Amino acid sequence: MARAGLTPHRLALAGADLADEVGFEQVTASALARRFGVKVASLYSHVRGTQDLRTRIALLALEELADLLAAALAGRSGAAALAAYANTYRDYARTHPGRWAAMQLRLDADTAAASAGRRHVELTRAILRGYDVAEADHPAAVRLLGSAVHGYVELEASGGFSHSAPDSQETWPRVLDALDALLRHWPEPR
Amino acid sequence: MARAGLTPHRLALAGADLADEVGFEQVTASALARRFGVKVASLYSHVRGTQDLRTRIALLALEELADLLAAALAGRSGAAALAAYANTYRDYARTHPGRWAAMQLRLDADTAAASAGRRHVELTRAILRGYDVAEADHPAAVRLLGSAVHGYVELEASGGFSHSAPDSQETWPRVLDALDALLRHWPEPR
DNA sequence: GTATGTTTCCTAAAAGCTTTAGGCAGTGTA
DNA sequence: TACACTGCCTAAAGCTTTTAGGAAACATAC
Repeated sequence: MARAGLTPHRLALAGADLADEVGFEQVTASALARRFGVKVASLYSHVRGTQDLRTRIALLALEELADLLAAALAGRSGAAALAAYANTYRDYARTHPGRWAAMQLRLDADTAAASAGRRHVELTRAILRGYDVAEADHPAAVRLLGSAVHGYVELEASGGFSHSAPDSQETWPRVLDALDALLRHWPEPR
Repeated sequence: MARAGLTPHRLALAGADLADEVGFEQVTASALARRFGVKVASLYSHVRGTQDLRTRIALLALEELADLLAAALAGRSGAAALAAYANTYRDYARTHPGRWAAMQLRLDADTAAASAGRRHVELTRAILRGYDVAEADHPAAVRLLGSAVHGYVELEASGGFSHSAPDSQETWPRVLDALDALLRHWPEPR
């Protein structure tokens, strides 16, 4: 019996692809074993279980998106950087719905700390370099920016915008404009 | 054998409570049947299955939150309305983690259209009445506002802010300030 | 090239969840 | 009281998860 060449990483990768095809909810140890032409129990040598598998997919997606964001931000600043960041984020969610859903998984504290989460924060912070926001306000600005982009993409993905005019596509540039304006005129603390 | 008095609504309600206690992922037909002291198959007279049950919990949560938001917005405008809205949103997610998780469920188009989603849009739009945002920009402003608040609460819930200083509690008021400032000085279209 | 040890995948099995089908007992109505 | 109806039941098939232990493939040392 020839070996299938399973590794935790390959399982996560195949799981991510499976998620994009059939939905993150459908990613199970069984489904993945089927895809590899392997018995379910075999996966348990590489992965602790379905939960572990899903977590690995989430971490993989976080890394992938961080890589894309880093590439998008390179050589850009100000509104261009903001747009590149936000569009990359949104495109990733649209082209990889399963991976995006995986990213919404609640990670426990240790796992989250070991994730690419910090890179995401750093990348978001990099946008602020093109604006005149006081250092002390960076945390709040980073979180607002991250929240707004993440929230828009998430609401769009879960169908929140799909049943009211105008199309989500139309409001997106205006939202980016508004965020740009907010960063250009960041308010003084009250 | 005395009847347990099951109805779709009571199942959704109990399911929501169960979700808050043990997590939305753990809400299954079996678990709910146990809670009612009833055999699993009995639920199938009232609910089409586990998926249907989860959907009903999500719809219930959307209604509940809409009610709370409506109450919070009553008699307030401007920054006070914005703060009341956002704090209600955030408090709901913190006190009802299972219901909040349920709300993140991807609803199919028809279900979403029949949900309290429209009420949420209307309530968000009500905040704009206290600001001078052009009618044409309301959709974008509503979506930005909704995205930012939703995104912040979601990232907070999924642990995105928990491993970097400062505490999420501290940046929240600054984020609200910034959103208030943005609405007060909403940018002209470029 | 053979012996040894380790890894990889296997079979087997227990346990739980989901869902359908059909039956009997409470409950309300003529 | 007879009736139908509803609500919960038992039974059963099929799937997923997970653990335990075995056998074949692979790597390494002699």
